[in-house]
Amino acid sequence: MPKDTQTLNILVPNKTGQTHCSTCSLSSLCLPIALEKADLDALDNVIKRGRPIQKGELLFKQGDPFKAVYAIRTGAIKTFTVASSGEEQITGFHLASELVGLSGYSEDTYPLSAKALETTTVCELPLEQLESLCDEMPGLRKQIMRNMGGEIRQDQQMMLQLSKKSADERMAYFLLDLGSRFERRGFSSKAFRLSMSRVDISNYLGLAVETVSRIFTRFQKNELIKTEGKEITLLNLDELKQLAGQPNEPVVCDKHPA
Amino acid sequence: MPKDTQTLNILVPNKTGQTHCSTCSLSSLCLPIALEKADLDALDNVIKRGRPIQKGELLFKQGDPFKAVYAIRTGAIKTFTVASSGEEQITGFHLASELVGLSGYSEDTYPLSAKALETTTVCELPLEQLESLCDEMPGLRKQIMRNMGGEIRQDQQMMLQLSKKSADERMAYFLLDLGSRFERRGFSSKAFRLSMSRVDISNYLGLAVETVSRIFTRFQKNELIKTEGKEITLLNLDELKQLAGQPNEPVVCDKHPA
DNA sequence: CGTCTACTTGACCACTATCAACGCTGGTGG
DNA sequence: CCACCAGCGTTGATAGTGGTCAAGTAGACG
Repeated sequence: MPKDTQTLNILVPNKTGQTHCSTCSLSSLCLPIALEKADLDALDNVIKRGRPIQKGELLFKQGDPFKAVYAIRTGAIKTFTVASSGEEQITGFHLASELVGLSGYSEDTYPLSAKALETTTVCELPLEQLESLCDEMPGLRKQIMRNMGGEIRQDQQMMLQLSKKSADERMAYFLLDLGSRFERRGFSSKAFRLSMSRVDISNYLGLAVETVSRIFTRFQKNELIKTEGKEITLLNLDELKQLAGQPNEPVVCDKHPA
Repeated sequence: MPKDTQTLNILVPNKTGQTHCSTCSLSSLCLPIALEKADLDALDNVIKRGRPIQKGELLFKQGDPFKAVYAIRTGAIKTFTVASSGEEQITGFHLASELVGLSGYSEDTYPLSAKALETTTVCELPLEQLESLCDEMPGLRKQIMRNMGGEIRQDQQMMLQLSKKSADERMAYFLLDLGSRFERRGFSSKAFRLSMSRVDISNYLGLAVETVSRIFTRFQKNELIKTEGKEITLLNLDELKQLAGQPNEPVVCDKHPA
C-alpha cells in the first residue's frame, strides 16, 4: 500500500512505445486548438508518462516546488487547499483530459494538493520544458493561458454557488456539471459514477455530510435521481436544471415534507 | 452623470506627455519582475491611458468581447459575475497596481463585469499588442501567467472562506487582507478607507447586509475596530488575526451577548 | 429642506450544522 | 471461518448561525 502522504515522483520521460499525443483520443479536449504536427511532436517529447497513481496517492502536495503541470489521461483527481487552521477545502474534481497544477504559476510552490480518487494515469509536463516550448510556440502559450482563464472563471462560478445558493441548488449544479463534463468526453451525461466520497462532495459544496446524504435521499424520493452506491442516474434533467439555476418558475422540491 | 451601463471606450494610445511605465511608482508592483529598459519602453508604447472612470462606470461588461487587460493606476474596481438567475456575486475588489480582466482569456468574452468604486484611472493593455509582446518577451509572458496563477490561488482561498468560515471569521479575514494590500502600496495597514459599500462587502463575503452591519457594531463594542462611515481603523490586529485564521486558542468574541 | 439611498437595529425563524446512533461493507487477524 | 473493527453512509433529534422582514436613523445631494 503506497504511503498516503508521499508525493509521486516516478514518472519517466517518454521513450518507450507508449501513447503519444498525436494518437491520444483526448488530445482534442486537452489542447483544443490546432497545433502543427511538428509542434505536437515537440510537446510529445517532453511529456513524461508513468505507472498509474493509486487511489489516495498524492500527485503533488501543497508547498511542493512547482515543477510540472499534469494532464489527466484516465481516472480522477481532487485538488484541495489546507488552511493554516487545518480545515481542508476541496477546490475541484478533475477528470480525464483536464490540466492540474496551473495555479502553481503564482509562486514557486503549489498552493494546493492533488490526490487520486481512483487509479489514475497522467501526463506530466515538466515546467522547464513547457516554458521553453511556450516561448517557441505561441499557440501552446495561448492554450495554457486559456486553460488558466478557464480555471479562474470556474472558481468564480463556484464562489457564486457557495455564497448565494441553497444546499439543493448546489447539489443540482454539481450533478449537472459533472454530467456535462462526462458528456464532453463521450459518456452519458445522465448516468455515471461518482468517484468521490460523500464527504468529498460535502466538503466541495460547503455542506455537512449529513446534508448531502439527506439531499440524495430526498432527490430520490422525488424521482430527480437514482443512486446505487456510487452509481448515479439523473432522472429529471429539467427539474434539476431549474433547481440549479434558472428558476423561471419557483420549483417546489418538497423541501420539508410534513 | 455617465450612464451606469455604458462600457468605457475612450482610452487613447499613449502619445501625450503622460505617465510612463519607466516613471510609474507602481511599476514594481504591477510587473514585479525585471524588464529590460527596451522592453519596458515597448510595453509603454502599447498602453492606452485615458480620462478617469467615474464611480459606478463600467470598465467592461460580462459578455463584452475580450480585447484588453487593465492595470489600475489609481482608485478601486469591483468585479462581479451575474448568474443566469440574476444574482450577482462580487468576485473581487481591485486596488491600484492590480491587473483586471485576465479571466477573459478563457473565452473571447469577459466572464465578469468590472465597475469603478470611486474615480479611477487605468492603463489599458490591448490584447492584440499584448499577445505579440508576449511572443517577443518571455519575461512578460511569465509575468502575466504568474498574475493569472495568483488570481486562481486567491479565488480558491475565497472558496475556503465562503464554505468553511463563520461570518466573524470572514469579516476579520477581509479586513486584514485589505490592510495588508494597502500596506504593500505604502499605506497604513491599520487605518484606511473602505471604498465599497456595506452591500458590496456583504455580497462579496456571502452574507446579508444586516449581518455585516451587526458585525461592525459588535467588533467596535469589543474594541477590535473603529469605524467612522467608510473610514476604518483596526485596533486589535492580534485578535483579528486569531479570528481570521490561526485559532491557537479559541477566541471568545462575545458573539451573542446576553 | 426634502428626498433618496445607505446604514443600523430589532424580532423572528428557516436552513443547515451538530450530535448521536445505527447499518453496511471490506479488510484483518485470531 | 468467523469475529472484530474501521470507515462510509444513512437517519433522527436538536439547536445555532445567519437570513428575512420590518422599521427607524443618518448621511448625501439636489
